[in-house]
Amino acid sequence: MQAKTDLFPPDLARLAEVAKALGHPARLAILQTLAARGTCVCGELVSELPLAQATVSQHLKALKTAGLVRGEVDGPRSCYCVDAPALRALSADLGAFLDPVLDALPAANCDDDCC
Amino acid sequence: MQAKTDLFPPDLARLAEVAKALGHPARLAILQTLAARGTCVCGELVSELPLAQATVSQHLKALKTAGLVRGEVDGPRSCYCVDAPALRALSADLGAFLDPVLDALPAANCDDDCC
DNA sequence: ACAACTTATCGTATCCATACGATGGGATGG
DNA sequence: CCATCCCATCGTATGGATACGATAAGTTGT
Repeated sequence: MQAKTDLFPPDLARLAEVAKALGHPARLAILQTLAARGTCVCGELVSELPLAQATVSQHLKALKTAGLVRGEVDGPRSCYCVDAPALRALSADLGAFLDPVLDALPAANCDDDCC
Repeated sequence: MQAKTDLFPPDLARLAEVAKALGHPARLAILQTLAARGTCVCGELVSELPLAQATVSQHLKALKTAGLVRGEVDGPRSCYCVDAPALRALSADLGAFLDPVLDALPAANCDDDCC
């Protein structure tokens, strides 16, 4: 009784998927740190965040599954970075969703009462 | 053992909260429909969506809690509309989050291997 | 080989999210 | 009033998310 996301248009489903990946402050913080440093070893993220190592690893996996970060093994460490094209695509997709919505608003206003 | 969102900066927590609200295709579809029509009665949304009435009501509540839509009772119906200022703020906040991240990327590139 | 270190994954506990049928309460119209 | 309609909420079921400790699996330096 779950996951009716296939009953919706695929673009909405995809956007929702990415939005969900952004839906936790830890994952936003990870993205910020990765962007600031360009590249980051897992342990650095763990020391930046108020979370246990296992939890950080889980959040990284979520971001990787959503396609927002990429990771590779560098000797004994794991090295992560933002997937720049994906993040640009995200920005574009959000714009494509929000802009028509915002454009429609001034015309169909409801500022004090809707009906 | 949950909800460590208070261990993060409030702006990240807030943005994550809104992103979470966008993290379901039904809620994205609701926002689109509301924006297109300007105003919408609950029943209209129910017939647009492949979901039961109770479920739609729940999604509307989530959007209202996140501050993205507003609703008022109009006689026997419930009338919803997008909260335009909130959506504009969301757009701005997303930009404030993504733009620095995207700006940092070209310099700190990792396009084929990170390390 | 071995000790030390780093990280992913497993196991587990708890809470949140999603979904629906059923119920209830308010409003309208006869 | 009373039947009807509309919707929020309750109850409930199930699956996902979040968190952590413990463990395993890989590397590196000795």
